[in-house]
Amino acid sequence: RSELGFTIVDGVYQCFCGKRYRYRNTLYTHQKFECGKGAQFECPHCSFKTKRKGNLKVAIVFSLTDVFIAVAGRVMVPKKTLNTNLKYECGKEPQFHCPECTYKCKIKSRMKTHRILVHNHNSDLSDFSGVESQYLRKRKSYSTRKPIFKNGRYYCDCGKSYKNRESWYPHKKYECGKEAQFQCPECPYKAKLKKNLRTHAIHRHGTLIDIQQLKFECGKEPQFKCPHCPYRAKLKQSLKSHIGARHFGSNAILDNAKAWVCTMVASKQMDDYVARVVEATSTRRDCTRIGSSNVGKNPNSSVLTAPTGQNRNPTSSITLLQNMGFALTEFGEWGVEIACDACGRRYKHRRSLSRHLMYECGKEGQFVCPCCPYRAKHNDKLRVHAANRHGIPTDLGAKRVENHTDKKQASIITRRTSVAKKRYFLARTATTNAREKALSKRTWVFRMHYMLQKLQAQNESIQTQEVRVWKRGSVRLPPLPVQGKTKTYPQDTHTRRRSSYATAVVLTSIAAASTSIGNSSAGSNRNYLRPGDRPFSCSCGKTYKYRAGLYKHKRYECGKEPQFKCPFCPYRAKLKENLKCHIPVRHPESMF
DNA sequence: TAGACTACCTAATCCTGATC
DNA sequence: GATCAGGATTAGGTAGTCTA
Repeated sequence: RSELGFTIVDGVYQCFCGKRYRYRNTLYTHQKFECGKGAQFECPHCSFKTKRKGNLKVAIVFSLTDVFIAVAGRVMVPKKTLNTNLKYECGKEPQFHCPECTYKCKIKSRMKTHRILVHNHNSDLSDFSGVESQYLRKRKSYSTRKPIFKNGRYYCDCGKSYKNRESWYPHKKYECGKEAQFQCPECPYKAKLKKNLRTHAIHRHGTLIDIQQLKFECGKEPQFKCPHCPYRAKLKQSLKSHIGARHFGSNAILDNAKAWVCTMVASKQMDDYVARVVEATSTRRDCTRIGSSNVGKNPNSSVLTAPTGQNRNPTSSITLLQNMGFALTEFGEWGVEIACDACGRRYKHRRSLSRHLMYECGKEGQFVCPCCPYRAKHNDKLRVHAANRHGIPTDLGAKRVENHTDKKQASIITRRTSVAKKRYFLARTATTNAREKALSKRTWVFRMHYMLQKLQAQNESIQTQEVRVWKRGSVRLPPLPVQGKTKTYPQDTHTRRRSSYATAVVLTSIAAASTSIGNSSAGSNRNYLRPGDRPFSCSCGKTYKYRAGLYKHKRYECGKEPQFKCPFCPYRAKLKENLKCHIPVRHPESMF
């Protein structure tokens, strides 16, 4: 057994390290490259290592060069270019600092692209190198407080961007520059986000972690306990808000606090309460607040008085009450959920129902876009729409329709909007061109096509007949120009071999070119001139670290409709695993 | 044995509702 | 209105499976 290095248990090959494999050759791979060994495949230009040869980054990124010279099936790269790339990029810290954010990069042209894409900057690129300036430090202090809103996205000062402001908060709070802090109680795994820890616990351990417990793991338990339910608050103000929202129908009075007290609903008895509500359906409730700041405010107005004039039919007060969602909770209290009597939507807070009645229920969107027919029910949605679709500053979009009845105001808005639109379209044109240029310049496919064009333009010295890269099943492959010998490859062989073979043709050519250059990095048996961050690129512009990612993208995602249909609802997923995730969540009954 | 294919796990993002 | 929290979903990375 010691000679073999494995055992066979129940027809499964088991390594002495404990790993089990169904196939002998998988065990062979494990023992040769993985078992007890570190990552053997190392990038020649950076610290990246991997245990799988196929996972090693294969990249050809020549950021500064525009010149490829192809001779006799080999790719020649100007020595100066290669040296420049190695000088500034390989193993070096980024030398170029963006003055408007904390983004750093190694290549000046990348900084230019960054400033065009992120900051809409197309000039004054002279002063962003060198050490961090006073201006940059000042800018940093600003950007740590709020996200930078550009081009319809919220940018963190670390360079990450989010479509919604809400997505920026957890990033800033838990992720940006911080270590993972949510420790799995059953294994060493740590997550930066609580939700990811919960997902991990479900998948790995089959347990459900109470996220609410995690909320208080900073060591402080909520001190203020609600007298009517198990709710606890950290701040007294929060408890007051809670009681006002959840238990407004009860005699909820905080000792020495300025709480809401409804003079008509002082009893907890159901019959009494219903009777009083019946009386109150036709008249505004008489509520007062014990306190100083908001005297006269009616805490129940959104529940009982807001529906008036909205084509509601409060004929049956009890029905109305029930439709509003009033019911005894397990704690014997009223008002846990409040329902809209028109559409039935239920809310836990009066504030939500109030918003619903004011802006949503049975109404068209009151917030109209000044540039297109779009109407939103919430001003923030219009703000996002205006920013995303028209590049209009956020304050221009958030105008309610009635505001436009004022012609003078409307003309001002229109004039400002047209200026903003002009600026936006100019910026977008510049940005789109820059983005396309930047994308096409950095993609591996583009480089290969460019190289092959050069190859075809110099027919007299090209031995290869026809090479197309990365298009499986549509190529006729040339002989592989291995150094010293020529490996012939049968034509019309299985298509799975073709892409890899075409890749091998190019890589071997480039390796030969690297050797011929005589650079310090060359001379060894290397297939890689330079590492690319994400070497596998799709023609749509997406890039991937691993070939498997590109494969999955091309087969299931790129330009294709979702193929995996849920048998229980109209949902369709592009990836099978996403459908597998959808079914237990949305159709748990189907699991039994 | 290399490489294509795929399952699993995890990270990240969008969206909505609740809370501050 | 701003901020927070969580559900649903999408997609990337790693490694197991399988085939030529």
